[in-house]
Amino acid sequence: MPPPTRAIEDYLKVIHDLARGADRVTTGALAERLGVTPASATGMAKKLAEMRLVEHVPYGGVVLTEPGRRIAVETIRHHRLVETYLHEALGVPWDRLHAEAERWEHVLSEDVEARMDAALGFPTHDPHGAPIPTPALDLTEPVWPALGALAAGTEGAVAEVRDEDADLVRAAGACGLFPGTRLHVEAAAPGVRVRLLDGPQADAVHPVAEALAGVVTVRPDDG
Amino acid sequence: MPPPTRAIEDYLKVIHDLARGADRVTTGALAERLGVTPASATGMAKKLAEMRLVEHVPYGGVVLTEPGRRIAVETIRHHRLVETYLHEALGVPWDRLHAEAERWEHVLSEDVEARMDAALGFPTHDPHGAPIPTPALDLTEPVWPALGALAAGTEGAVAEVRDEDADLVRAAGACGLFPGTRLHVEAAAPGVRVRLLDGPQADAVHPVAEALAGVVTVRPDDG
DNA sequence: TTGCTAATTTAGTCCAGCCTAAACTTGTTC
DNA sequence: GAACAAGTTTAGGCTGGACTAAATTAGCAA
Repeated sequence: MPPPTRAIEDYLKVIHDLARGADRVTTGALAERLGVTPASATGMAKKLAEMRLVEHVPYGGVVLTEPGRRIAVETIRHHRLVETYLHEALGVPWDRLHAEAERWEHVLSEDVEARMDAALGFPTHDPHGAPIPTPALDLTEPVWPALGALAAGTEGAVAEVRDEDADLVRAAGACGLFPGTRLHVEAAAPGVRVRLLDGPQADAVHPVAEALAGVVTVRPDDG
Repeated sequence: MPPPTRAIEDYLKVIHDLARGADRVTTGALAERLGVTPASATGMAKKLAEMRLVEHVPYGGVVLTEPGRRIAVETIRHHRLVETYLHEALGVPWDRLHAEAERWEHVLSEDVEARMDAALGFPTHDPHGAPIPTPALDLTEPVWPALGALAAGTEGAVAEVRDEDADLVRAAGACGLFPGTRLHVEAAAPGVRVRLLDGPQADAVHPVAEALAGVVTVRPDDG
């Protein structure tokens, strides 16, 4: 097996990510997420299938095999460790982490990965609240509801702020919505409003734009 | 102008490096250093010339233009800063720095570059003794004689240990030959022997293999 | 069932970078 | 000055990964 290329790592990572919830990942979704034409995604899907990294049923989407999953999770581990490192050790601001990590994830050796991990004290979550896979490539990503899907009156804590869109990440920060921030849903979608229950903006009430409410997930209090 | 590719950055960096001393860099030397066939190097030389990053006279070698020099020096700055950072902040051993930095140099943003620089206290030299270009891309690389070219009886301090060959870097470390180490040349080439004048191995006498004596440069004492 | 639309795949190109093999300098030696 | 070896360049091809345009298929409505 030749070492996976950058493009292959990117495809596998995105397939893993889009598979959260859904079990079939369409080539169209892949193409959109990667900023590539559907034809290109189909071409890569065929190649990945030949390499036994995915199973591809024509017109039926794509599923990771175990070898494919391992490469995907390894790449995700790199991405999230690098984000954490850049944030903690170098103070790179929240909204730029993703773009940096997108490039770094492909050049991280096992050795440096381990050193960053140790320097950070073996963190379990990245600065956006996403779980960091273990060195053995175990990864369970709980599926929490998006803020936009919660009923008025719900209380809970921010679980994750999805990091792909830098503008939304910055907006979340401006509203005080960080992983762990406790909040109360004052008004449900459309026209979400939340009251923060802790953090420097405790008791502030913020309207939350629809796009933002879609990338913030919340772990509701037991009830 | 499209952003320079990895290959272009590598070629320009190596051209800059091989130009130390010589003024013309042959495509053959380029090819050898990059592990590529002469035909490939010629092809890239033509492309770089079209982009006005080098001047190329057929059968006469290649010279950097000012835009080409800036890209080369920027890449060298990345390389040497990353080496320094990996060594100081993450404890990556001396002989692995080069290989890591070869990949990292191409993904470092200006922002992270500046943060690393500040975190290190704006170092002027990397762990191998090579000068780090300034943010304004000033770089003067003094040309010191190789250890193998010194007469018996010479005293001086190690200026630089060239980092391309990991085995030689490790060998230099085993002999206590680090940048700044003061030494006395007991016997000249062939069959170099040096006595260390400071460091943990002070007064030790080491034979120095010819290959090693070629990658260690020395700043002789004034006299 | 028959059509229609939207999604997907095929077919054919292109570009970057590398390769091998063959042709061409250049500089040196007789 | 002619011939040769070493170094360099051209010619032509291959692979990875993208693209456009033209088929194809799935899923749904009439």
